Amino acid sequence: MNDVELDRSSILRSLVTISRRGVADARSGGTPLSMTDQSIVGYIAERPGVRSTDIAQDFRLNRSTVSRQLAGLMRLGLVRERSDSGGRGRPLELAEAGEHAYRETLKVLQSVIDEHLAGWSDAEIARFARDLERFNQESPTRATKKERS
Amino acid sequence: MNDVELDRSSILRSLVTISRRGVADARSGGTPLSMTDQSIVGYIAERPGVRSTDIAQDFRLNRSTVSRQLAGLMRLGLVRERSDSGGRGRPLELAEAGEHAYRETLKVLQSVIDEHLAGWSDAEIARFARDLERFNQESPTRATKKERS
DNA sequence: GCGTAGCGTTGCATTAAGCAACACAGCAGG
DNA sequence: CCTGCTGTGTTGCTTAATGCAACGCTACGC
Repeated sequence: MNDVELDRSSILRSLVTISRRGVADARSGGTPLSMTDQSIVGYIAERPGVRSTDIAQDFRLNRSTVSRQLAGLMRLGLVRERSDSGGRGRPLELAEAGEHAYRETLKVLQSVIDEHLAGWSDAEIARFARDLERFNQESPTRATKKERS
Repeated sequence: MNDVELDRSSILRSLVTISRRGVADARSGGTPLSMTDQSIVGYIAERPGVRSTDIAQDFRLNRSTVSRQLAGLMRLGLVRERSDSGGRGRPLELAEAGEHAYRETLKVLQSVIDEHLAGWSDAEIARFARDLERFNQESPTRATKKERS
C-alpha cells in the first residue's frame, strides 16, 4: 500500500469513527431531537416546501422511514404541511416549535463539534469545512446512475 | 453568524450527511459486514488482543452491544478468543475468515470513498486525511471528564 | 482466603430502518 | 369526460443496533 492508499483507508475509518462518536456524544449532550430528526428538520428548515419523497431520496432512506419520522415530528408540532399544495405530494414547512427545536439542537451539536476543533485556527476550520462539503457532493458517476433510473 | 460559525455548523451538517450516505452506500454495495461489524473487526485487526470492554469504551458503545455483536462474529467464525488469556477479560483476535471478510469489506468501502475523491489531488487527499485524524482525536476536555468518572 | 471491582452475558425495551402491499391523488391520452 | 397509469404517502411486519439493569464469574489486592 502506497501513501495515497493509506490515506484513503484512513479517511473511511475516520469517517466511521467520527460519525459513531458524534451521534453518541450528541445523544449524551441531551439534544431535543435525535440525529435523524435533526437531519430531517434541518432539511426542511433550509428548503421549505420539500416533500417527504424528496427527503427520502436525498438521505437515501426508504419513504416509509421518512413518513414515520415526519408523523412523529408533526405529532410533536414541529413540522406542518403547507397550505399551497399544488401538484403532487404535500409540501412541508417548520412550525415555530420546529424552528426553535432545530436551533436548540444545533447549539448542542455545535458545542460537541467545537470540542474537537479546539486548537484549530479559523483558516484550518474553513479549509476543513470546504473539504467536507466538496467530499459530500454527489459524485458524477453515482449521480448519473441515479438520474437514469 | 460570522464566517467561522458558518463553517462550524456546516462541518457538523456535512459529517451527519456523509455518515448517513456512507452507511447506505456501503450497504447497497453489498458488504459482507455491516458498518458496526466492520468497525469492530477492523479494531481487532489493528489491535489484536483487545478485549470486548476496550472496544466498547473506544466506540462509546454499551458493553452489551459489543458483546452481542462479537457473539455474532464468533458464531460466523470471523473472530476468536486468544489462547493466552492472562489477566482480566478475554483477548480477541481475528480468525482467517475474519481477515478475509475485513479486506473484502474494506474494498467496497474504499470504492465508495473513492467515488467521492474523484478529482482530488494526492496532496488534497493527504491533507484531508490528516484533518480527519486530527479532528478525531479525543479532545482534552472530554477525555478528562471521562477519565475522572 | 475473602471481598471488591472489573468483565462479559442476558432479558427487556426502544429506535431506526427496509420491504411489500395498499390507498389515494394527479396527470395524460383517448 | 372517463380511464388508466404513475407518483406519493401510509401501514403491517420484520430486523438490526442500541441502551439499561441485573446477574454470574474471575482475577486482584489485602
